[in-house]
Parts: sequence; C-alpha cells; structure tokens
Amino acid sequence: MSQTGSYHHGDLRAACLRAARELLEEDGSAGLSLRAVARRAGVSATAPYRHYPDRDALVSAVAAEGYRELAVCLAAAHPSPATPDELSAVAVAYVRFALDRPAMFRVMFAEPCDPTSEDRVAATAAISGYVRDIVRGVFPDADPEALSTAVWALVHGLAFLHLDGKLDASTPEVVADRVRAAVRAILAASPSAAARPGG
Amino acid sequence: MSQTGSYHHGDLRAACLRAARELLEEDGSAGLSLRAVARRAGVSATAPYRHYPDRDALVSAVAAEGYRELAVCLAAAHPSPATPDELSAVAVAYVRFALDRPAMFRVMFAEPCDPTSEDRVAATAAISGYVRDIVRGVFPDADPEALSTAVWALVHGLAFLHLDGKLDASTPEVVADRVRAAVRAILAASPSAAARPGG
DNA sequence: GAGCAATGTATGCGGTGCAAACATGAGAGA
DNA sequence: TCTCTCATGTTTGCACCGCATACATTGCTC
Repeated sequence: MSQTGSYHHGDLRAACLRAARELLEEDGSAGLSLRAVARRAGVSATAPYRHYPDRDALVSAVAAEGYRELAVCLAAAHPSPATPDELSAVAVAYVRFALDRPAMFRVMFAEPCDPTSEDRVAATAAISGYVRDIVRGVFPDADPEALSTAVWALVHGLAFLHLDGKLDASTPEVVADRVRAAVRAILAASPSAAARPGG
Repeated sequence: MSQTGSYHHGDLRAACLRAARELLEEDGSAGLSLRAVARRAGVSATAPYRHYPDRDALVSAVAAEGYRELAVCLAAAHPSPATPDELSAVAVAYVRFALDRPAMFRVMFAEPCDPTSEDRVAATAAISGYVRDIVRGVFPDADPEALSTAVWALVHGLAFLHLDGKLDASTPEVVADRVRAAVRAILAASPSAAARPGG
C-alpha cells in the first residue's frame, strides 16, 4: 500500500484524514480545504471525493477523531473522579484540550454541521455518558440528568469563553486556576446563601 | 441619501450591515460573503471594501450588533434578577437567543476571529459586567469574579450544547425546562453532599 | 467654478467546492 | 493465464469567493 508513483494510492481515505488534521493544526479550519488535503496527500484535487461525499463529511470524520482524543485526555486527567477536586482536574483538562487544539475544538463544536452524523453522535454520547458517571459518583444525591448537563455545560462554556478571548488565557496556570475557582464557586454557591444570608 | 440610481449609495455602510444580517439569517454564516452583501445592497462586488477592510471586519460589526441585542434580550427577561429563579429566567433567555438566531450566535462566539476588535470587546465587556452585577446581587457572599465567570460559562455552555444538537432542543419548553433544571441542580449541588452524605 | 477626497466601478488573480466525463489497474471468474 | 469489471484516481469545467489594483464619478470646500 501507498506505493510511490502508483496510480492508486493505497489508503487515500486515511491519508486524507491525516492531511486534514495536519492542515487544521497548521492553518486553522480555514486552511482545511479538500484541495489542500488532496495536495498534501499527493493526489488530484477531486480524488478525496471518492472517499468523502463532501467537505462536511471529511470535517465530521476529523471531529469524530477529536471526540475520541478528548475522551482520552479527560480519562488521563483522572480515571475515575470521585470528589469535586478530582472533577475540577477533569474540567481543567477539558479546557486545556480546547486551548491546545483550538481549531480541532472548533471543528468539534463550533461548526454548523449535520449533528446527525453517526460518528459524531456516538462519540459525543460517550463523553456525555462519561460526565454522567462522574457526576453520579461525586454527587449521589443530585438529579444526575440535570447536574451532568450542568457540569458539561459549565466546562464547555469555560472552554469557549477562554477560546474566544473573553477570559484571559495567557498561561496554562491562570486558566487552570480560573477553571478550578469557577467550579468551586458555583458548587459552593447555594441558593440558600441568598435566601437566608446567615445560613 | 440613498437616491435610486445615483452613483453614490448614500449609506452603504449601514446597507451592508443590514444585508449581512439578512443573509446571515437566510443562509447561515456560509452565505455571508462580501459579494452577496454587495449584490443585495445593489452595488458592485468590491464596493463594501470602502467601508470594511475585509470580511472579518464586516462580520465583527454584525457580531457587535448581536452582542447589543443579546444584552437587550437578557434585560427583557428580567431587568434586575435578585433570586436564583430570576437568574434562571435570564439563563433561559440567553439560550433562547442562541437557538432563535443560531447563525448570529455562532458569528458572535464560534468564529475564529480577532478578539481584539474594539466593537467586540466593548460589547462583551457589557455582558460580562451585566452578569457580574446579577451574581453579586443574588449571591452576595460568593467570590463575584469566580462565580460570575462560572455562571456565564454555564449558560454559554448550555446554549452551545443545545445549538450543536448535543441536547434536545425540539421545543422551547423542553429547552427552558432543562436550563432551569441544570441551573437549579448545580446551585443545589454542594461539595458537602459528597463529603458528608448525611448532611 | 476648480479641485480634492470620498465613494463606487471594472478587471483580474488565485483560491474554493463540486459535478461530469474519462483513465487506470487490482482482483475476480473463465 | 486472459479478460472484464469496477473501485479508485484524473481532467476539465463552472460558479463562487476574498481581495488587490487601477479607474470613474461626484459631493464639498475654497
């Protein structure tokens, strides 16, 4: 496979995926064009269409890889978080993923694309389930559905606000500190603190 | 101004902005091209460049309008929220804004653009300050910096997850219910519930 | 009324996604 | 082993894009 000079590439599908990821890292999602992918794979401009019906399909395939890698990063931060602090570590990893691979993160979440792509739903379901399991363990008394949604949203929002320059992301430390502080603050803020200030 | 048939348009700058917003609503951000804007404004393809140095500048101008309108929507949901429930109402309004104007919301937050654009920073600072004031009022005992960051992130994340199809957004009611439940759940979830299950 | 600067136009370049027609060659069946 | 098929690449072409450059028009100032 992948014989130099042969008419057939051998594994163009995978080569496209690899090229797409490289281009994404180098030039952002704007640089991710099918033509650029084809050039990098050393193939004619329209060859990728044999494997991906359109640009969106290729982008979705890249995004699906991103979801899987995000899951790996989160698991690496802590295999089975059981306390709020350990949950914070996972939150930091999530935000870091977004900041370390901004273009990838945008492709995963900020692209108006078909959300019914099979690859995508499977991969995001995995993340969603992962968050739910953590939340169930850390807050056994809470409504797992509502709270895991909230936790994912909180972390996801932190990632985007940093990514968009709405929050200072100049160093990993300042980001990690802010994420931890935010998680701690919102978990500590009970409505009762407002209703009965003395409580 | 704006005489039909006259060489000079009269107020092309504003016309471009209006056209851009229309195109955004009709075709999403993909349909927002300077050429399309020019066509809609009834002007040559490159005329908009007299008023906007490049595409990003026009998009940023549109986004700045979006920020202002978001602020109006939030204020309309509740002028001065003072309880968690009233805060929830604002959260619902934020998510609804995103779902009602998905392309606009994406332009505001999901576009890899220069975050130092003066219009944008001013407008987002307004939102940030608005959230901080609310949080200060609702949770006087909390760290306002950390908690307002967390609240904005939570709501922002909810908006994106719905927008991306990660959460069911089929009807306004189901969305509103989920947003309220998530806000309530995360505010109720105190770390102590995990540390001392009996408390 | 002359001239200037602001505003709009015409043209052209290199890039894009994608459809349609064509070329190649690996592998199955004879 | 020979042939035929068809998955996989290529070529060509179209409409669109952002944007740079050179040019035309005209409202305003003096």
